[in-house]
Amino acid sequence: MMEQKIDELLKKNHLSITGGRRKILELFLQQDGALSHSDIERRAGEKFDRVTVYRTLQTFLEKGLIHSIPTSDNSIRYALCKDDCSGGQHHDDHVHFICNACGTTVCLEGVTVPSIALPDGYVTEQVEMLISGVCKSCNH
Amino acid sequence: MMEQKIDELLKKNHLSITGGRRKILELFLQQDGALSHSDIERRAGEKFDRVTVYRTLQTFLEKGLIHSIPTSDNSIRYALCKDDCSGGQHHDDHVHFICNACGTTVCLEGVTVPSIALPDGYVTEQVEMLISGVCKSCNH
DNA sequence: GTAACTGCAAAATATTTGCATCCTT
DNA sequence: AAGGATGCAAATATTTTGCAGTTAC
Repeated sequence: MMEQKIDELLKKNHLSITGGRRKILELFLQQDGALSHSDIERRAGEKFDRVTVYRTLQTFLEKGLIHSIPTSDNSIRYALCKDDCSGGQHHDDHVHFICNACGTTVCLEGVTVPSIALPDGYVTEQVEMLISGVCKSCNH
Repeated sequence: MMEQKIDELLKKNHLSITGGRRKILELFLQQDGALSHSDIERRAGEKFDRVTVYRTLQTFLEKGLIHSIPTSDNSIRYALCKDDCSGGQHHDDHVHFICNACGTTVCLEGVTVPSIALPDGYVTEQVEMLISGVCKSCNH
């Protein structure tokens, strides 16, 4: 079932189905949060090359399969796009949350970014909102 | 006059006054926007070492003289804190703006981040808001 | 005078590129 | 069969660390 979903996703984005891409997509699907490059390398075991991870993430980004979440600690995380934001254009106005306790990054799909009034002359094209704090699991 | 402001800032943050720190602070004061590590290296001429820039930025961050602004393109920018957020704790809830045309990053001091309702169990500690689009100067 | 800052060298990491080979369609 | 994806080697770029010399207070 997971297999099928993976292949379907790849096909839908006009990508050929290969072992590496399957594996990386699987990692994203297996969990709710976002993954950094090193997360992926670590979790994938010694399966494949660093370089393949770079190239695969780049491809996924371009195709709009994943989006990147900038964090203040210099480590970019990537997360699956829920809706289709194909072609590299993302209009996903959802909020990202980073837990200061466990480090997990998730997309809060339900929470939408409020619209903001900018000073005269400024035009908004994209809004990125990043909240850090304590997540559900760590807040017992 | 700039000189005095610089030294004052350093003193206020319990930092000794050195040439490198003066120069880097000057760069920040000379302009409104945010600077990346490479911006600083480039603008400082061949004056001082890469390593000094790393260490100075780190120190400024810790003292709360500057804060970091994560961007989606993996390049962290730094900007002066207007109010005192000493000790590394920043509660500056202002919005950052990146111009897609000229690349300039500025802090929109006047625009405050709206409070957001998170799902049950989540606790907000800090909010980072990053808007990209077209800035005042590029939008003629 | 002492503690802290700087510059240099070098180590450790991270990212990119070229190319030959293998795999997908 | 053809184009694209992968792995390896190596070139680049980035960041960190150690240490000796210098500077600020």
